[in-house]
Amino acid sequence: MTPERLDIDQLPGYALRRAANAMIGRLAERLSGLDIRVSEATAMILVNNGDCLTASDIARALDIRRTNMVPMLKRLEDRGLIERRALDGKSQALMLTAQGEKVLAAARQEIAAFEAELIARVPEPHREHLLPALQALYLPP
Amino acid sequence: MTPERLDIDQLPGYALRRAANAMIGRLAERLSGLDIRVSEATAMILVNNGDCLTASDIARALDIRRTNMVPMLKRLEDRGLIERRALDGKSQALMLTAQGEKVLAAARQEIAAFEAELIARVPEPHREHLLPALQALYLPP
DNA sequence: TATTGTTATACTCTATAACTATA
DNA sequence: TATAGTTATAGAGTATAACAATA
Repeated sequence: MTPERLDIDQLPGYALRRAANAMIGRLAERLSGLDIRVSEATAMILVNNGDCLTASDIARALDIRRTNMVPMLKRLEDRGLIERRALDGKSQALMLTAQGEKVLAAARQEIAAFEAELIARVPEPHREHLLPALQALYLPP
Repeated sequence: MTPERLDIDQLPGYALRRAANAMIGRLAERLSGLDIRVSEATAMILVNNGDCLTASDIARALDIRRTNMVPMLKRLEDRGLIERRALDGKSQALMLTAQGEKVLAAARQEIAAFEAELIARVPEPHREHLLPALQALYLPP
């Protein structure tokens, strides 16, 4: 039971948590002017990208439980940013409304600025390695 | 308002969020057997490292509000993992109890295994760049 | 029998506001 | 007057369990 000193700032896992908290907080600030959350912006991007995507599809793509989509999509729908169209008696396709596309366009600007700021913070020699390293941590091998 | 397709998996910010969620979830699983949370393990490491650290010191080191330390330290104290010693009428030094050191030793094993697993997931050419890249995202420049 | 959508609930981490007591 | 500890509360992003309806 030696009182080993563990320097947490040298642990990639700790740095990952701190970096994510710090950066996502900054993105949240940027999006707060549009009154949308980071998770909502992400979902809107996917809805905009895909054709006939359902709530379950989005949940699978984001690797979160589909139960969490319910309040999130309800809020987006209540605000007139998304619409649903029945695909059959069970599934509903999600689509952005005109207003939703407008908000997403603005969100995209903020996201672009955010991503630029993020990359700018990373010193040159490490820059190109960040994305593939992070992808390896969450994408299936 | 071109319906530009934004591939979120190519955004470092998105990858950062996904990677952190995925990996921290795995660490939480590892620590759940010890019935301690990730944030608690982090705090215990700092308490163990430093001498006469107060709750406010820990909060500053982790860059979180000191209000959040209250329920967390209370839980650790109730479980007999930490003790407090008055430094003056205002500040309290935090220390691990013998039981706390035992739990921390076990937590350290899990953390070491977790960090090894994390690094192992990152392909060789990117590996050494991950930590410095992440540090640049949360440490002051 | 697997999947979709849903309700209700809870957990983790972090934040804000406001207060007391001490340095 | 700045700091330490505290209380109470809220927000964001998850999770689990259980259910009805449909494919």
